[in-house]
Amino acid sequence: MESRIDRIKKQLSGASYKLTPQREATVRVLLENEEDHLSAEDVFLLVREKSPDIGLATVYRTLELLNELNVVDKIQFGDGVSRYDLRQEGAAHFHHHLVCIECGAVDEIQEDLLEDVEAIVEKKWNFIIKDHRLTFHGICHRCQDK
Amino acid sequence: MESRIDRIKKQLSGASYKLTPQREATVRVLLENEEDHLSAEDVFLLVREKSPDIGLATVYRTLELLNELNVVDKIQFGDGVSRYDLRQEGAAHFHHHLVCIECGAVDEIQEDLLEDVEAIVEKKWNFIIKDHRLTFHGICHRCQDK
DNA sequence: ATTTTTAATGATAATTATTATTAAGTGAAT
DNA sequence: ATTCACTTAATAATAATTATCATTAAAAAT
Ligand SMILES: [Mn+2]
Ligand SMILES: [Mn+2]
Ligand SMILES: [Zn+2]
Ligand SMILES: [Zn+2]
Repeated sequence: MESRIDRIKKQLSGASYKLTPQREATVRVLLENEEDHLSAEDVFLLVREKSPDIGLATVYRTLELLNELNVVDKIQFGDGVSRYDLRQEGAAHFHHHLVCIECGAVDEIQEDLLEDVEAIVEKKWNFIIKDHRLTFHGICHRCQDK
Repeated sequence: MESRIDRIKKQLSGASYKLTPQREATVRVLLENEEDHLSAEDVFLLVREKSPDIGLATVYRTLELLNELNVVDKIQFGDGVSRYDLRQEGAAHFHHHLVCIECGAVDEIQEDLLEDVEAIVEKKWNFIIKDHRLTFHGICHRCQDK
């Protein structure tokens, strides 16, 4: 955890940004809720528990900054808010998601699975792929059991 | 074109909705701009050229309705607005997109390409896939030539 | 044909997410 | 100590979407 923060600090300073207390608090919330898909408002409320004086706009700015540095990925599942997802360290591409249309749960797929598809797309459409977003909509294993 | 509208009309009446003049005007705009990815505002401005009295809320309601009936798919590319995309007739799944990070162009991939990936996901994650969203971000062929 | 009911619309207000502005604070470098 | 770039909190502004509601059009019942 601490080492993870250290590495993010290095990423920031490498781009000549500082890990301010507010930014650190935001990163900690993201790390402590890595399995979730928090909106800016969610992050704000959680950060505020430990750092009551932080402003919402600061959280937005921090998330924006972390997104630029590829520390977090920003994603929209279609419910009107952007959500922020820590990228696995060293991952070249964003991971995939399973969105349940019954219960709304969002599960993750860390495997890439797209190598073959991307090879075809790069060749046939002459498109240089830098990243991707893949979401499956359907029925999660929990809702199938019901 | 007319037959396409007829079939959409049948889909509407099958769900006991009517193809009102406003709805028809909206559908026509979508058909005439099938290759684009229009926002609600875009659609509104185009519909208004022919039907000057239509209200913005009606366009939103119509797009929402068409989305429910799977006539259009709603997608967010991350620029803050929802865009509406006609689904190919008979297509089981939404098609894919290539978003250029240089020029912003959005190209389409109508081939599915995901059969194998989906078979793995359904089995390994025990998830019943109903639909998907796949977007590649990268450099389009036009920007590579520059 | 007339009345009654229902569905759909347009105008506009309200809400919500996000971004921009401003004035003040901070801390390293001179 | 002073300067300077960066960062912050508070607040205002903007933009997309949704909700409300009076009005109209269409359908159903009489
Ligand atoms: Mn995730
Ligand atoms: Mn498309
Ligand atoms: Zn579920
Ligand atoms: Zn391009």
